[in-house]
Amino acid sequence: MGLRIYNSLSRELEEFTPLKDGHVSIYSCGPTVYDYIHIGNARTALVTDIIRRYFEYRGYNVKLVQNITDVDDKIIARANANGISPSQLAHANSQAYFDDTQRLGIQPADVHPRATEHIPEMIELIQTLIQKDAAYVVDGSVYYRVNAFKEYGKLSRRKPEDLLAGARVEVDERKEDPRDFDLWKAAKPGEPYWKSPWGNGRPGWHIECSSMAMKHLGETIDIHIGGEDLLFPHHENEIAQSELATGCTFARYWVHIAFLKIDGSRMGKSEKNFIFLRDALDKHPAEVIRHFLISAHYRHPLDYASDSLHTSESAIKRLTNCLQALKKIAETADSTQNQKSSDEDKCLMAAIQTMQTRFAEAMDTDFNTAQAMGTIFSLITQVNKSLMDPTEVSIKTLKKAYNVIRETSQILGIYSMDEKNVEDTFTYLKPLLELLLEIRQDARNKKDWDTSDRIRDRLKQINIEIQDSHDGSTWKLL
RNA sequence: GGUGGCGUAGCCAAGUGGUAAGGCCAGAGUCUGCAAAACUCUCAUUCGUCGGUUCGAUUCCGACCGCCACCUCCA
Repeated sequence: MGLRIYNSLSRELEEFTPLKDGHVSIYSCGPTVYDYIHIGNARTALVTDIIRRYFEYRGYNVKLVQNITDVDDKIIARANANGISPSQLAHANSQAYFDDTQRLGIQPADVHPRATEHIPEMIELIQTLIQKDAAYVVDGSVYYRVNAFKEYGKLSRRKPEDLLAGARVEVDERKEDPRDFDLWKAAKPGEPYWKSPWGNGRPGWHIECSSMAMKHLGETIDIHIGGEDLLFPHHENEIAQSELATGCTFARYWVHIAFLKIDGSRMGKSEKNFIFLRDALDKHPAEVIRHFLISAHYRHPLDYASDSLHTSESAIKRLTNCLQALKKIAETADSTQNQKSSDEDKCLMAAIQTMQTRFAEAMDTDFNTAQAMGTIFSLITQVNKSLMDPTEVSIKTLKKAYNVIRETSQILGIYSMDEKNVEDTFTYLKPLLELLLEIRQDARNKKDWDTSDRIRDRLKQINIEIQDSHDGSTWKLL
């Protein structure tokens, strides 16, 4: 059974077959950089990251493109409020975006195109649409003529009459049809603008994704990812623009990520109920936040509660403890020695194999991270049981368990001990050593030299040196 | 008004036409001089309500109740 993806276009789970054998092209709708991202935004970025990692794990050559929207109404408004230029604001926040996402363990995309660096491509695409009679100019603005695209609504399954019945469609007299949308917006005084055949102005929101996706990935891309709120109108409009211009399918699989909720409702910037990712990262390790964000399937809403991250923290601790125990054995023991063929050993080996199969099945079924994590934790229980009496299992089997758990955890990004830097280790070590020194001081006070020396000697073996002086003991790493 | 989704133990959350993964919490235990930590075990005859289809439904169908989202910028 191959990899299956739920395609929002067909509303069905579909077998994934790439356009080009062994390659996957992915376009992900990135942030509008008028502020820091919150953990709800991070969910989409994280799911994208895991989808990419899993494709790579399965041997695909992945090209991921994620745009940065660096000019729009909100950026202009925020920049004005802060007394800086829109480009300064966009620059600072896009840098913050990279900082925050990398702290969460998200690898940068292969290309991060910016809207303001693709104005010529957008103008060209708009001109094509005008030539095809799919767009019209009014007072320096250009609108897309929705009626020109027969399949309009195929993604969101909205009928024209449904849209018009909705009370929230604002009627712009200049539009031929209320559903028509901006391709190019004529500049208002004081706004940033670019020169165009229709006068000074700036691009509409949807056109940037069409232009940049096609420029960097070609006229047809494999997978287009975004938050579920983008399905309409953003993605519907992208399809309309792109497919009418090229005559090709724009994206073959549409992946939409459900919202992160907080206290039962959507976490959103306009709702002002968000938590910045960077604030969460200041309080919790990246693996903990990742664990929480992928503890539900990406198409289901996930509710953030005050102790959600504490729950994840405990779970991650369980994972880490098991891996550390295994690592110790894997690194110190000689696997050629202990050759067991006990029932215990066979049982553990079977559990490892079962887990590998189930993990792959879970991820192959529309990237079911919640189920995939379940398989990891099931194996952990098995391993811990074996570890209670390690003489009954072979080192080889334990090493296998270590490698399998580590590898799968790293696909999900919930284990990164290998990447921890010295400073992190130092932070863990410090209180531990202080405690040791305290105990040792007690022993010394009782003239328990046996204990005192043992502590000093053993620490020396792991390259930690204790030095005694009149006013207490100190330690240092050698 | 239109469209889509959800309702599974104290909490979070997978999943399936054949009788419920996993995590957290809690209880019991192992270990320990005592704690802590760690580990082990236990923890839903039941999947919003009521009907229907079926040998059998939590899973399919219908109705109802409750919640959420999109239709306006939002991941």
